[in-house]
Amino acid sequence: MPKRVTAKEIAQALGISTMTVSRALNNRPNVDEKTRQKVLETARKMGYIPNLIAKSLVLRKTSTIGVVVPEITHSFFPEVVRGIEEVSYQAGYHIILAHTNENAQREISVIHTLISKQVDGLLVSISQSVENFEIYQQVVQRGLPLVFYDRCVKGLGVNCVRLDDRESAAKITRHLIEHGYERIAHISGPQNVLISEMRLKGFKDAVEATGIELDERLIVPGGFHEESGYRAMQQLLALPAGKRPRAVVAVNDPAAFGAMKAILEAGLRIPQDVAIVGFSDDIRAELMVSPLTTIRQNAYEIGRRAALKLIDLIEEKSNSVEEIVIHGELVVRHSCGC
Amino acid sequence: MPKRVTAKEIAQALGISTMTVSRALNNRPNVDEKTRQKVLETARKMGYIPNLIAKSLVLRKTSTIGVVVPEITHSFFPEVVRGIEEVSYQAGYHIILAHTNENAQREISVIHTLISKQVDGLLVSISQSVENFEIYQQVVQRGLPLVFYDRCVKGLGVNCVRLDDRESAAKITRHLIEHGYERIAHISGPQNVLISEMRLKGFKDAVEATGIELDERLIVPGGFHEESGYRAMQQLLALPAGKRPRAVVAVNDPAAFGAMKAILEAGLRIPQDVAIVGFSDDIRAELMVSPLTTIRQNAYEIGRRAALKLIDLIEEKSNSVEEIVIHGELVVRHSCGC
DNA sequence: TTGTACGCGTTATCAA
DNA sequence: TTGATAACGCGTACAA
Repeated sequence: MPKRVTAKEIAQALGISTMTVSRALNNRPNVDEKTRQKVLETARKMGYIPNLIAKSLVLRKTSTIGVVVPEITHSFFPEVVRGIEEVSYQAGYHIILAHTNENAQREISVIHTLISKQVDGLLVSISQSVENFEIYQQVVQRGLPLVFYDRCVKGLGVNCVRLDDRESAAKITRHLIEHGYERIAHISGPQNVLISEMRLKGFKDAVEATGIELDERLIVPGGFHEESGYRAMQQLLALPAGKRPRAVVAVNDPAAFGAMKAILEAGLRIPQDVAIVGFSDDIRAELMVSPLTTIRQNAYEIGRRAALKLIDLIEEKSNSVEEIVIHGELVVRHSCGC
Repeated sequence: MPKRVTAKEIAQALGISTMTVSRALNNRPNVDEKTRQKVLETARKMGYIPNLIAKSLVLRKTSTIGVVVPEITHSFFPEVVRGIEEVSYQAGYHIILAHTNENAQREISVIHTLISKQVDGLLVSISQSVENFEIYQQVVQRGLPLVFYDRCVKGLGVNCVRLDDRESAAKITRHLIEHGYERIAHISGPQNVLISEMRLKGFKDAVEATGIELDERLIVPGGFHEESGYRAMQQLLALPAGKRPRAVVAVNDPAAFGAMKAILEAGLRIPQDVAIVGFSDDIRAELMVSPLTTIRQNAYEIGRRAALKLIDLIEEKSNSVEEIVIHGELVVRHSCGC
């Protein structure tokens, strides 16, 4: 049980009132300069560290932001957190990090805890399994500032910072089209996940814009992982010779890795026989035998923008509801043959 | 400014005292079951969420752990944080994450803040640039529980959970020796960083144990990154034919990647001409043309153990000063030719 | 079983 | 410029 030095003790040591000590410590104007110096010096000597808990209680402000992260193992969210941290630190806010492990129940639990801890605002990326958004309605009703990042919930009138999945998918697909590829396939992600849906839509946008009829057989349900990409590609390669795709847009990089494996195992070359592109610029993308063309997502920027918006809400510099979109960057490497 | 429902308001609504409400809410025995039910129900109806700030102030306990992380971009620390999170959550503690960005001054600043926020304990991995440990002496003097993880400070009598760099380096070197390699080189890391030093020592331990004279020319200063590994390997390959190494122990995986590039560019084969091993099991290690043999470090376990120890200290279930060592695991792949 | 008084450490407010 | 008092929301200690 650590012993703490309080402002009161400093006051007693100097024979002055607690308020004067408080004022001196907080650089308030209405304190005699000599008194201030004495206070600061003895505070230092006594090893005084202010109790922000007590301060928060009276000010009704903790200068703390609750950050809810569904998953922390891969590189995306840590990078987002770095962006959040950077902005928050500059603005004098601290972060309480809560990890939900993609668990809907735990998500509710941690949000309750964060509210209990009186955070000034909430930055949330929802778990994949969440289907009940009541908790967020409650948060909104309470007037607690809230910004979703990356994984947003529509229709709640809540701020949101996200990637332009649809536009980026269209962009990378167009890139293939512009380089002359005609039969282009898409290995899609889980059907019920928003980003899969958006990337699929973007793919369709680009293909349909060419006026060419979309061949539904070239859209294969895959998943976010290597195995599913591998299987999906096998399925595509099993099509009759003339119907096979000349290029493939994978829903993300791991799926593309799996697909590449299937292509190579079939004795085909990348990109000479089948060109392929991914999505998300996985750290391994550059190291593949045929370095992968992909979309780079600026996770750091998502964190930065989300934190900036939240702090604006907290400090009432803004009360508009925005949807901030961070654009993906096309990274052209060898695998697309462009 | 969110409006909050307080225990007092519940009391007024029911015409009872705040204490009865408090008792009911905290499942204390001495409250009538009917009263308890009424309280719980109206609390729910009114959307009551307890104010942990006020609770912390009176209990002098926040159930919060401060976690100081020097760097959050790469996979190691997020994985540690996951381990910390898991244990803390189970034990009813929350985490405040503070990122120092390898900056000594910021490290002092965030520790002050965490103390101000009255965390019950501190989990710290020091920044590379830190040379003054006064702040940690202060923490110890205050009686605030502290555990270092991964990057420890010796001589302060502080608990520490770390990897067995020296032993692991010796282990992987011995593995090469046992498979018949004789001229084994080491690409070392920055001279002033503890883990570089430990790995170099481990390398020497293993080589010297064979009774063979250590050839100092086979120890080349490199660094933690690809470029430095590349340059160091070029230097090794420039040795007169008979003096060239037959196998190489790199200080970490990225350095090994650079070295591999240099080996292949020289027209040599891995492992037939030069065998190579790394350290840390980078996510890319498995994907190399010649998959890299390396040491896998269990970052999650470091986090888990550090949090367990800290919580024991906080709850006074332990007051011993320990040095907990997490052993690295040898991952044998193709690059060592074993 | 329930209620009252007080304190946790700090700041706002108003008076001196 | 300084100080006394009250308050933030809750729990402990004791009384009823």
